[in-house]
Amino acid sequence: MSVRVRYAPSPTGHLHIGNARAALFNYLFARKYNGSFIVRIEDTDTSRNIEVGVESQLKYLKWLGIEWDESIDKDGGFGPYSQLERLDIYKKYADLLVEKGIAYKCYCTPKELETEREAMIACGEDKLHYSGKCYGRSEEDLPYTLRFHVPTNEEYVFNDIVKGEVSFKSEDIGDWVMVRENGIPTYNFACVIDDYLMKISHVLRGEDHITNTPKQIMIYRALGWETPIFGHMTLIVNENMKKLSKRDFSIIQYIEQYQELGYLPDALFNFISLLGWSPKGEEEILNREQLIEMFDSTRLSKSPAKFDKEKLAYINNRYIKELSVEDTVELCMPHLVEEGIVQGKDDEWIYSLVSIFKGRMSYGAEIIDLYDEFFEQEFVLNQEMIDFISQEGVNETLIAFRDLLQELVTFNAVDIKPLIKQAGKIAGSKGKMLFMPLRIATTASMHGPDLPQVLSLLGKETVIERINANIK
RNA sequence: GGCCCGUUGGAGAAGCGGCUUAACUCACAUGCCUUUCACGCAUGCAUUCACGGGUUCGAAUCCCGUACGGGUCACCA
Repeated sequence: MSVRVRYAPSPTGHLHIGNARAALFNYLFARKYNGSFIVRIEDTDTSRNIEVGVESQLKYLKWLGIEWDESIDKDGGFGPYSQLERLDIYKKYADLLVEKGIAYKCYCTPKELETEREAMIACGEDKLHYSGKCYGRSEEDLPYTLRFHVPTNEEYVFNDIVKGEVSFKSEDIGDWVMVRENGIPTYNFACVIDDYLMKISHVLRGEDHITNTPKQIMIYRALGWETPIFGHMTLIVNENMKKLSKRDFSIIQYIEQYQELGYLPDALFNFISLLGWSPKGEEEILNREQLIEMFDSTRLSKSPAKFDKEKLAYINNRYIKELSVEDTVELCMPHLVEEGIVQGKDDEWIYSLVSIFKGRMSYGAEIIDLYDEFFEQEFVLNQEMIDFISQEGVNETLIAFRDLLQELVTFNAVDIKPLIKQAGKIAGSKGKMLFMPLRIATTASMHGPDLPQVLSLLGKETVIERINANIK
Protein backbone atom coordinates (compact mmCIF):
# COMPACT_ATOMS: atom_id res chain seq x y z
CA MET A 1 0.00 0.00 0.00
CA SER A 2 1.42 3.33 -0.94
CA VAL A 3 1.46 6.07 1.63
CA ARG A 4 -0.90 8.94 0.93
CA VAL A 5 -1.43 11.53 3.63
CA ARG A 6 -3.17 14.85 3.69
CA TYR A 7 -3.41 18.18 5.43
CA ALA A 8 -6.97 19.45 5.27
CA PRO A 9 -7.30 23.07 6.36
CA SER A 10 -10.47 25.07 6.33
CA PRO A 11 -9.88 28.48 4.83
CA THR A 12 -11.25 30.32 7.83
CA GLY A 13 -8.02 32.11 8.65
CA HIS A 14 -4.30 32.33 8.22
CA LEU A 15 -1.91 29.46 8.79
CA HIS A 16 -1.87 28.76 12.49
CA ILE A 17 1.02 27.12 14.28
CA GLY A 18 -1.12 24.13 15.23
CA ASN A 19 -2.20 23.62 11.64
CA ALA A 20 1.34 24.12 10.45
CA ARG A 21 2.39 21.33 12.75
CA ALA A 22 -0.28 18.98 11.39
CA ALA A 23 0.86 19.83 7.87
CA LEU A 24 4.50 19.42 8.78
CA PHE A 25 4.16 15.96 10.27
CA ASN A 26 2.08 14.75 7.37
CA TYR A 27 4.72 16.15 5.05
CA LEU A 28 7.50 14.43 6.98
CA PHE A 29 5.55 11.20 6.95
CA ALA A 30 5.00 11.35 3.21
CA ARG A 31 8.62 12.18 2.43
CA LYS A 32 9.98 9.56 4.77
CA TYR A 33 8.00 6.76 3.17
CA ASN A 34 8.11 8.05 -0.41
CA GLY A 35 4.41 8.75 -0.30
CA SER A 36 2.26 11.64 -1.47
CA PHE A 37 1.29 14.68 0.53
CA ILE A 38 -2.05 16.19 -0.36
CA VAL A 39 -3.53 19.51 0.65
CA ARG A 40 -7.30 19.43 0.57
CA ILE A 41 -9.39 22.48 1.24
CA GLU A 42 -12.29 21.85 3.62
CA ASP A 43 -14.51 24.79 2.91
CA THR A 44 -17.94 23.37 3.65
CA ASP A 45 -18.76 25.98 6.24
CA THR A 46 -19.33 28.75 3.76
CA SER A 47 -20.17 31.27 6.45
CA ARG A 48 -16.75 31.02 8.02
CA ASN A 49 -14.59 31.01 4.92
CA ILE A 50 -12.54 34.12 4.39
CA GLU A 51 -11.49 35.41 1.05
CA VAL A 52 -7.74 35.12 1.46
CA GLY A 53 -7.97 31.89 3.44
CA VAL A 54 -6.84 29.38 0.85
CA GLU A 55 -4.20 31.61 -0.61
CA SER A 56 -2.75 32.43 2.78
CA GLN A 57 -2.66 28.81 3.93
CA LEU A 58 -0.78 27.75 0.83
CA LYS A 59 1.51 30.75 0.85
CA TYR A 60 2.81 30.15 4.35
CA LEU A 61 3.02 26.40 3.91
CA LYS A 62 5.29 27.12 1.01
CA TRP A 63 7.24 29.65 3.03
CA LEU A 64 7.90 26.98 5.64
CA GLY A 65 9.12 24.71 2.88
CA ILE A 66 6.22 22.31 3.12
CA GLU A 67 5.61 21.40 -0.50
CA TRP A 68 2.63 19.32 -1.56
CA ASP A 69 2.24 16.78 -4.31
CA GLU A 70 -1.45 17.33 -4.96
CA SER A 71 -3.80 20.19 -4.30
CA ILE A 72 -6.05 22.71 -6.00
CA ASP A 73 -3.13 23.92 -8.11
CA LYS A 74 -1.64 20.49 -8.79
CA ASP A 75 -3.95 17.74 -9.89
CA GLY A 76 -2.83 14.21 -9.14
CA GLY A 77 -5.91 12.55 -10.55
CA PHE A 78 -7.90 12.64 -7.35
CA GLY A 79 -9.43 16.09 -7.69
CA PRO A 80 -11.16 18.34 -7.26
CA TYR A 81 -9.29 19.24 -4.09
CA SER A 82 -11.70 21.63 -2.51
CA GLN A 83 -14.86 20.28 -1.00
CA LEU A 84 -17.28 22.81 -2.44
CA GLU A 85 -16.34 21.47 -5.85
CA ARG A 86 -17.19 17.93 -4.78
CA LEU A 87 -20.80 18.46 -3.76
CA ASP A 88 -22.23 16.09 -6.37
CA ILE A 89 -19.94 13.35 -5.10
CA TYR A 90 -21.21 13.71 -1.55
CA LYS A 91 -24.77 13.82 -2.76
CA LYS A 92 -24.39 10.47 -4.39
CA TYR A 93 -23.22 8.79 -1.21
CA ALA A 94 -25.71 10.61 0.98
CA ASP A 95 -28.53 9.36 -1.24
CA LEU A 96 -27.13 5.88 -1.01
CA LEU A 97 -27.15 6.00 2.77
CA VAL A 98 -30.71 7.29 2.83
CA GLU A 99 -31.71 4.51 0.51
CA LYS A 100 -30.13 1.97 2.83
CA GLY A 101 -32.05 3.46 5.72
CA ILE A 102 -28.82 4.45 7.47
CA ALA A 103 -29.36 8.16 7.09
CA TYR A 104 -32.68 9.90 7.61
CA LYS A 105 -34.27 13.26 7.24
CA CYS A 106 -34.52 15.40 10.34
CA TYR A 107 -36.98 18.28 10.32
CA CYS A 108 -36.07 19.80 13.65
CA THR A 109 -35.27 23.48 13.58
CA PRO A 110 -32.19 24.82 15.35
CA LYS A 111 -34.52 26.46 17.84
CA GLU A 112 -36.22 23.17 18.67
CA LEU A 113 -32.89 21.44 19.09
CA GLU A 114 -31.73 24.15 21.41
CA THR A 115 -34.81 23.86 23.59
CA GLU A 116 -34.47 20.12 23.69
CA ARG A 117 -30.88 20.39 24.71
CA GLU A 118 -31.61 22.88 27.45
CA ALA A 119 -34.28 20.59 28.83
CA MET A 120 -31.78 17.74 28.95
CA ILE A 121 -29.29 19.88 30.80
CA ALA A 122 -32.02 20.93 33.23
CA CYS A 123 -32.82 17.27 33.94
CA GLY A 124 -29.17 16.58 34.63
CA GLU A 125 -28.91 14.30 31.66
CA ASP A 126 -25.37 13.02 30.99
CA LYS A 127 -25.72 12.24 27.35
CA LEU A 128 -26.64 15.39 25.54
CA HIS A 129 -27.58 13.63 22.35
CA TYR A 130 -30.22 14.28 19.77
CA SER A 131 -33.28 12.22 20.64
CA GLY A 132 -33.67 10.71 17.19
CA LYS A 133 -37.31 11.62 17.13
CA CYS A 134 -37.36 12.34 13.40
CA TYR A 135 -36.21 8.84 12.54
CA GLY A 136 -38.92 7.34 10.35
CA ARG A 137 -40.68 10.64 9.68
CA SER A 138 -41.22 11.78 6.13
CA GLU A 139 -42.69 15.12 5.22
CA GLU A 140 -41.55 15.99 1.78
CA ASP A 141 -42.11 19.71 1.78
CA LEU A 142 -40.27 20.71 4.94
CA PRO A 143 -36.63 21.72 5.02
CA TYR A 144 -34.47 19.01 6.50
CA THR A 145 -30.98 17.92 7.43
CA LEU A 146 -29.67 14.43 6.93
CA ARG A 147 -28.72 12.58 10.07
CA PHE A 148 -26.70 9.45 10.40
CA HIS A 149 -28.62 6.85 12.36
CA VAL A 150 -26.13 5.50 14.89
CA PRO A 151 -26.54 1.75 15.39
CA THR A 152 -26.99 0.33 18.88
CA ASN A 153 -24.52 -1.87 20.69
CA GLU A 154 -21.66 -1.18 18.36
CA GLU A 155 -18.10 -0.60 19.38
CA TYR A 156 -15.62 1.49 17.45
CA VAL A 157 -12.09 0.42 18.18
CA PHE A 158 -9.07 1.66 16.36
CA ASN A 159 -5.38 1.36 16.83
CA ASP A 160 -4.13 4.89 16.99
CA ILE A 161 -0.56 5.51 15.90
CA VAL A 162 0.09 7.72 18.88
CA LYS A 163 -2.52 6.83 21.48
CA GLY A 164 -2.62 3.09 21.04
CA GLU A 165 -5.94 1.27 21.20
CA VAL A 166 -8.83 3.67 21.64
CA SER A 167 -12.46 2.65 21.73
CA PHE A 168 -15.87 4.32 21.77
CA LYS A 169 -19.31 2.85 22.24
CA SER A 170 -22.21 3.71 19.98
CA GLU A 171 -24.39 4.51 23.03
CA ASP A 172 -22.19 7.50 23.69
CA ILE A 173 -22.82 9.00 20.30
CA GLY A 174 -26.07 10.56 19.16
CA ASP A 175 -27.45 10.69 15.63
CA TRP A 176 -25.40 13.37 13.99
CA VAL A 177 -25.93 15.70 11.09
CA MET A 178 -24.30 14.49 7.88
CA VAL A 179 -25.75 16.99 5.46
CA ARG A 180 -26.91 20.47 6.37
CA GLU A 181 -30.20 22.00 5.48
CA ASN A 182 -28.46 23.85 2.63
CA GLY A 183 -27.35 20.54 1.13
CA ILE A 184 -23.67 20.95 1.99
CA PRO A 185 -22.20 18.07 3.98
CA THR A 186 -20.63 18.52 7.38
CA TYR A 187 -17.02 17.78 8.15
CA ASN A 188 -17.39 14.22 9.41
CA PHE A 189 -19.19 13.09 6.31
CA ALA A 190 -17.26 14.91 3.63
CA CYS A 191 -13.97 14.00 5.22
CA VAL A 192 -14.62 10.27 5.00
CA ILE A 193 -15.80 10.37 1.41
CA ASP A 194 -12.73 12.36 0.41
CA ASP A 195 -10.23 10.35 2.39
CA TYR A 196 -11.56 7.18 0.85
CA LEU A 197 -11.79 8.45 -2.70
CA MET A 198 -8.39 10.10 -2.48
CA LYS A 199 -6.97 6.81 -1.21
CA ILE A 200 -5.60 8.35 1.97
CA SER A 201 -3.66 5.67 3.83
CA HIS A 202 -2.93 7.46 7.09
CA VAL A 203 -4.91 10.18 8.79
CA LEU A 204 -2.58 12.16 11.05
CA ARG A 205 -4.41 14.99 12.72
CA GLY A 206 -4.83 16.81 16.03
CA GLU A 207 -6.19 15.14 19.13
CA ASP A 208 -9.21 17.40 19.08
CA HIS A 209 -10.45 15.15 16.29
CA ILE A 210 -10.29 11.95 18.27
CA THR A 211 -13.97 11.97 19.21
CA ASN A 212 -14.83 12.48 15.54
CA THR A 213 -13.13 9.25 14.64
CA PRO A 214 -15.93 6.87 15.72
CA LYS A 215 -18.41 8.90 13.69
CA GLN A 216 -16.18 8.59 10.69
CA ILE A 217 -15.68 4.88 11.21
CA MET A 218 -19.48 4.51 11.09
CA ILE A 219 -19.49 5.90 7.59
CA TYR A 220 -16.67 3.64 6.46
CA ARG A 221 -18.60 0.66 7.82
CA ALA A 222 -21.91 1.75 6.36
CA LEU A 223 -20.33 2.01 2.95
CA GLY A 224 -18.31 -1.16 3.35
CA TRP A 225 -15.00 0.65 3.07
CA GLU A 226 -11.75 -0.09 4.80
CA THR A 227 -10.63 2.60 7.22
CA PRO A 228 -7.29 4.33 6.96
CA ILE A 229 -4.85 4.20 9.86
CA PHE A 230 -5.49 6.97 12.34
CA GLY A 231 -3.05 8.94 14.43
CA HIS A 232 -4.01 11.73 16.78
CA MET A 233 -1.24 14.12 17.68
CA THR A 234 -1.32 15.83 21.02
CA LEU A 235 -2.46 19.37 21.27
CA ILE A 236 -0.08 22.28 21.60
CA VAL A 237 -0.70 23.98 24.92
CA ASN A 238 0.37 27.26 26.47
CA GLU A 239 2.04 27.81 29.86
CA ASN A 240 -1.31 27.25 31.53
CA MET A 241 -1.70 23.90 29.83
CA LYS A 242 -4.59 25.19 27.78
CA LYS A 243 -5.09 24.33 24.15
CA LEU A 244 -3.75 27.14 22.01
CA SER A 245 -6.79 29.21 21.28
CA LYS A 246 -6.77 31.78 18.56
CA ARG A 247 -7.65 34.41 21.09
CA ASP A 248 -4.66 33.63 23.24
CA PHE A 249 -2.26 36.52 22.83
CA SER A 250 0.49 35.28 25.12
CA ILE A 251 1.87 33.25 22.25
CA ILE A 252 2.36 34.34 18.68
CA GLN A 253 0.26 31.88 16.75
CA TYR A 254 0.29 32.69 13.09
CA ILE A 255 3.12 31.77 10.76
CA GLU A 256 2.62 35.08 9.02
CA GLN A 257 3.54 36.90 12.23
CA TYR A 258 6.73 34.92 12.59
CA GLN A 259 7.71 35.84 9.08
CA GLU A 260 7.03 39.48 9.80
CA LEU A 261 9.10 39.43 12.96
CA GLY A 262 12.07 38.06 11.10
CA TYR A 263 12.07 34.42 12.01
CA LEU A 264 13.64 31.99 9.58
CA PRO A 265 11.50 29.34 7.92
CA ASP A 266 14.06 26.61 8.51
CA ALA A 267 14.28 27.47 12.18
CA LEU A 268 10.53 27.46 12.55
CA PHE A 269 10.34 24.17 10.69
CA ASN A 270 12.84 22.73 13.13
CA PHE A 271 11.06 24.15 16.15
CA ILE A 272 7.64 22.93 15.10
CA SER A 273 8.99 19.46 14.46
CA LEU A 274 9.90 19.31 18.14
CA LEU A 275 6.34 20.03 19.22
CA GLY A 276 5.02 16.67 20.34
CA TRP A 277 7.80 14.71 18.75
CA SER A 278 11.38 13.98 19.64
CA PRO A 279 14.30 12.82 17.57
CA LYS A 280 16.24 9.74 18.60
CA GLY A 281 19.70 11.14 19.20
CA GLU A 282 21.08 14.03 21.21
CA GLU A 283 20.95 16.75 18.63
CA GLU A 284 17.88 18.90 18.33
CA ILE A 285 19.07 21.30 15.69
CA LEU A 286 18.07 19.40 12.60
CA ASN A 287 17.53 20.48 9.03
CA ARG A 288 14.74 19.37 6.76
CA GLU A 289 16.62 16.43 5.25
CA GLN A 290 17.68 15.18 8.65
CA LEU A 291 14.16 15.47 9.99
CA ILE A 292 12.74 13.52 7.07
CA GLU A 293 15.41 10.89 7.54
CA MET A 294 14.82 10.65 11.30
CA PHE A 295 11.06 10.96 11.34
CA ASP A 296 9.42 8.07 13.12
CA SER A 297 5.72 8.23 13.88
CA THR A 298 6.11 5.97 16.90
CA ARG A 299 8.05 8.76 18.58
CA LEU A 300 5.06 11.09 18.56
CA SER A 301 4.33 12.01 22.16
CA LYS A 302 1.15 11.12 24.02
CA SER A 303 1.25 14.03 26.40
CA PRO A 304 0.55 17.60 25.35
CA ALA A 305 3.31 19.64 23.73
CA LYS A 306 4.06 22.80 25.62
CA PHE A 307 4.99 25.79 23.52
CA ASP A 308 8.42 26.80 24.79
CA LYS A 309 9.20 30.37 23.76
CA GLU A 310 12.75 30.27 25.06
CA LYS A 311 13.50 27.28 22.97
CA LEU A 312 12.13 28.95 19.89
CA ALA A 313 14.34 31.96 20.56
CA TYR A 314 17.34 29.70 21.01
CA ILE A 315 16.69 27.74 17.84
CA ASN A 316 16.10 30.78 15.70
CA ASN A 317 19.24 32.38 17.10
CA ARG A 318 21.20 29.29 16.10
CA TYR A 319 19.93 29.62 12.55
CA ILE A 320 20.62 33.35 12.39
CA LYS A 321 24.22 32.68 13.37
CA GLU A 322 24.55 30.53 10.28
CA LEU A 323 23.37 33.37 8.07
CA SER A 324 25.67 35.66 6.10
CA VAL A 325 25.76 39.30 7.17
CA GLU A 326 24.01 40.23 3.93
CA ASP A 327 21.11 37.89 4.62
CA THR A 328 20.87 39.09 8.19
CA VAL A 329 20.77 42.68 7.02
CA GLU A 330 17.90 41.72 4.77
CA LEU A 331 16.11 40.17 7.71
CA CYS A 332 16.54 43.31 9.82
CA MET A 333 16.10 45.93 7.16
CA PRO A 334 12.31 46.24 7.16
CA HIS A 335 12.35 46.88 10.88
CA LEU A 336 15.20 49.36 10.77
CA VAL A 337 13.41 51.27 8.04
CA GLU A 338 10.09 51.13 9.81
CA GLU A 339 11.61 52.54 12.99
CA GLY A 340 13.27 55.30 10.99
CA ILE A 341 16.72 54.22 12.10
CA VAL A 342 17.96 53.95 8.52
CA GLN A 343 16.70 55.10 5.18
CA GLY A 344 17.97 52.60 2.69
CA LYS A 345 20.09 49.64 2.01
CA ASP A 346 23.45 50.91 0.90
CA ASP A 347 24.43 52.23 4.26
CA GLU A 348 27.73 50.75 5.38
CA TRP A 349 26.78 51.52 8.94
CA ILE A 350 23.96 48.97 8.83
CA TYR A 351 26.39 46.23 8.01
CA SER A 352 28.47 46.98 11.07
CA LEU A 353 25.38 47.27 13.22
CA VAL A 354 24.04 43.94 12.06
CA SER A 355 27.32 42.09 12.15
CA ILE A 356 27.90 43.20 15.72
CA PHE A 357 24.51 42.03 16.97
CA LYS A 358 23.96 39.08 14.67
CA GLY A 359 25.21 36.57 17.20
CA ARG A 360 22.79 37.59 19.88
CA MET A 361 19.61 38.10 17.89
CA SER A 362 16.68 35.73 18.31
CA TYR A 363 14.71 37.22 15.44
CA GLY A 364 15.07 40.03 12.92
CA ALA A 365 12.95 42.62 14.67
CA GLU A 366 15.04 42.24 17.79
CA ILE A 367 17.68 44.39 16.14
CA ILE A 368 15.50 47.31 17.23
CA ASP A 369 15.67 46.33 20.90
CA LEU A 370 19.40 45.79 20.67
CA TYR A 371 19.81 49.10 18.94
CA ASP A 372 17.71 50.91 21.53
CA GLU A 373 19.58 49.32 24.36
CA PHE A 374 22.74 50.59 22.84
CA PHE A 375 21.94 53.99 21.46
CA GLU A 376 18.80 55.19 23.11
CA GLN A 377 19.38 54.25 26.68
CA GLU A 378 20.34 56.91 29.14
CA PHE A 379 24.05 57.08 29.66
CA VAL A 380 24.51 56.37 33.37
CA LEU A 381 27.21 54.51 35.22
CA ASN A 382 26.34 52.26 38.11
CA GLN A 383 28.41 52.06 41.29
CA GLU A 384 30.51 49.17 40.08
CA MET A 385 31.50 51.08 36.96
CA ILE A 386 32.22 54.25 38.90
CA ASP A 387 34.42 52.30 41.27
CA PHE A 388 36.27 50.81 38.36
CA ILE A 389 37.06 54.02 36.56
CA SER A 390 37.99 55.72 39.81
CA GLN A 391 41.06 53.53 39.98
CA GLU A 392 44.53 54.88 39.54
CA GLY A 393 45.78 55.18 36.00
CA VAL A 394 42.37 55.27 34.38
CA ASN A 395 42.46 58.97 33.67
CA GLU A 396 45.77 58.66 31.85
CA THR A 397 44.39 55.84 29.73
CA LEU A 398 41.29 57.81 28.78
CA ILE A 399 43.26 60.92 27.91
CA ALA A 400 45.77 59.02 25.81
CA PHE A 401 43.04 57.23 23.90
CA ARG A 402 41.04 60.42 23.32
CA ASP A 403 44.06 62.24 21.96
CA LEU A 404 44.81 59.41 19.58
CA LEU A 405 41.22 59.31 18.39
CA GLN A 406 41.15 63.00 17.75
CA GLU A 407 43.95 62.56 15.23
CA LEU A 408 42.12 59.70 13.50
CA VAL A 409 40.60 60.56 10.14
CA THR A 410 39.05 57.27 9.13
CA PHE A 411 36.96 56.36 12.15
CA ASN A 412 36.43 52.67 11.58
CA ALA A 413 36.97 49.49 13.58
CA VAL A 414 40.12 48.43 11.76
CA ASP A 415 41.82 51.76 12.43
CA ILE A 416 40.56 52.12 15.98
CA LYS A 417 41.85 48.76 17.12
CA PRO A 418 45.60 49.56 17.12
CA LEU A 419 44.94 52.84 18.89
CA ILE A 420 43.70 50.97 21.95
CA LYS A 421 47.04 49.20 22.33
CA GLN A 422 48.89 52.41 21.61
CA ALA A 423 46.95 54.24 24.28
CA GLY A 424 47.83 51.45 26.68
CA LYS A 425 51.50 51.86 25.92
CA ILE A 426 51.37 55.59 26.46
CA ALA A 427 49.41 55.36 29.70
CA GLY A 428 51.18 52.23 30.94
CA SER A 429 48.02 50.14 31.22
CA LYS A 430 47.08 46.81 29.74
CA GLY A 431 44.59 43.95 29.85
CA LYS A 432 41.43 44.55 31.78
CA MET A 433 42.77 47.89 33.07
CA LEU A 434 43.08 49.05 29.52
CA PHE A 435 39.89 47.81 27.92
CA MET A 436 37.43 48.13 30.75
CA PRO A 437 37.80 51.87 31.35
CA LEU A 438 37.39 52.54 27.65
CA ARG A 439 34.32 50.36 27.50
CA ILE A 440 32.73 51.88 30.56
CA ALA A 441 33.46 55.44 29.54
CA THR A 442 32.07 55.00 26.05
CA THR A 443 29.18 52.59 26.52
CA ALA A 444 28.25 52.74 30.20
CA SER A 445 28.47 48.99 30.27
CA MET A 446 30.95 46.40 31.45
CA HIS A 447 30.29 44.00 28.67
CA GLY A 448 29.20 43.99 25.08
CA PRO A 449 30.37 43.29 21.57
CA ASP A 450 33.84 43.90 20.20
CA LEU A 451 34.96 47.35 21.37
CA PRO A 452 36.51 48.78 18.18
CA GLN A 453 33.39 47.86 16.24
CA VAL A 454 31.14 49.38 18.85
CA LEU A 455 33.11 52.61 18.82
CA SER A 456 33.01 52.93 15.07
CA LEU A 457 29.27 52.45 15.27
CA LEU A 458 28.86 55.16 17.90
CA GLY A 459 30.81 57.62 15.83
CA LYS A 460 33.78 59.83 16.58
CA GLU A 461 31.87 62.73 18.04
CA THR A 462 29.89 60.69 20.56
CA VAL A 463 32.89 58.67 21.63
CA ILE A 464 35.07 61.69 22.31
CA GLU A 465 32.28 63.48 24.06
CA ARG A 466 31.68 60.53 26.35
CA ILE A 467 35.35 60.04 27.13
CA ASN A 468 35.68 63.71 28.00
CA ALA A 469 32.74 63.46 30.34
CA ASN A 470 34.53 60.72 32.23
CA ILE A 471 37.90 62.38 32.56
CA LYS A 472 38.29 63.78 36.03
C1' G B 1 -21.91 15.77 34.17
C1' G B 2 -20.92 11.49 30.20
C1' C B 3 -17.08 9.77 27.06
C1' C B 4 -11.79 9.89 25.63
C1' C B 5 -6.71 11.20 26.95
C1' G B 6 -2.57 12.78 29.83
C1' U B 7 0.72 13.53 34.65
C1' U B 8 9.06 12.25 34.58
C1' G B 9 14.08 18.25 37.22
C1' G B 10 13.07 25.60 36.77
C1' A B 11 11.27 24.50 31.18
C1' G B 12 10.96 21.06 26.84
C1' A B 13 11.53 15.94 26.85
C1' A B 14 13.96 10.45 26.55
C1' G B 15 12.66 6.01 28.83
C1' C B 16 8.21 0.76 26.82
C1' G B 17 9.84 -4.73 33.45
C1' G B 18 16.42 -5.70 35.19
C1' C B 19 22.00 -2.55 31.06
C1' U B 20 18.87 3.79 34.86
C1' U B 21 22.31 5.28 41.75
C1' A B 22 16.60 8.53 35.10
C1' A B 23 19.49 10.30 28.46
C1' C B 24 19.42 14.72 25.75
C1' U B 25 18.09 20.07 24.86
C1' C B 26 16.88 24.95 26.89
C1' A B 27 17.50 27.94 31.25
C1' C B 28 20.57 28.64 35.55
C1' A B 29 25.41 28.32 38.34
C1' U B 30 30.75 27.62 38.44
C1' G B 31 35.50 27.02 36.02
C1' C B 32 38.75 27.36 31.55
C1' C B 33 39.54 30.43 27.25
C1' U B 34 38.90 35.65 25.63
C1' U B 35 40.12 42.95 26.93
C1' U B 36 34.38 42.15 28.60
C1' C B 37 29.99 39.65 27.05
C1' A B 38 28.93 35.95 23.75
C1' C B 39 30.82 31.52 21.31
C1' G B 40 33.35 26.99 22.54
C1' C B 41 34.85 23.47 26.21
C1' A B 42 34.32 21.27 31.17
C1' U B 43 31.51 20.63 35.65
C1' G B 44 27.10 21.09 38.77
C1' C B 45 21.64 21.08 38.92
C1' A B 46 15.28 14.89 39.90
C1' U B 47 18.41 9.53 45.68
C1' U B 48 13.50 10.08 42.11
C1' C B 49 9.28 9.58 37.97
C1' A B 50 1.30 13.20 40.81
C1' C B 51 -0.50 10.16 45.13
C1' G B 52 -2.17 5.39 47.35
C1' G B 53 -2.49 0.23 46.78
C1' G B 54 -1.41 -4.29 44.01
C1' U B 55 1.40 -7.89 40.51
C1' U B 56 6.75 -9.37 40.39
C1' C B 57 12.88 -11.90 42.79
C1' G B 58 12.78 -6.82 40.53
C1' A B 59 8.33 -1.15 38.38
C1' A B 60 9.11 5.55 36.08
C1' U B 61 7.88 1.30 33.09
C1' C B 62 2.18 -3.70 34.07
C1' C B 63 -2.92 -3.54 36.92
C1' C B 64 -6.59 -0.96 40.13
C1' G B 65 -8.15 3.37 42.71
C1' U B 66 -7.64 8.68 44.00
C1' A B 67 -6.14 13.61 42.84
C1' C B 68 -4.98 17.12 39.32
C1' G B 69 -4.76 18.81 34.14
C1' G B 70 -6.71 18.64 29.26
C1' G B 71 -9.87 17.34 24.91
C1' U B 72 -14.80 16.51 23.28
C1' C B 73 -20.08 16.27 23.57
C1' A B 74 -22.62 22.02 16.91
C1' C B 75 -26.66 22.24 10.64
C1' C B 76 -17.27 24.34 13.17
C1' A B 77 -13.53 21.98 11.25
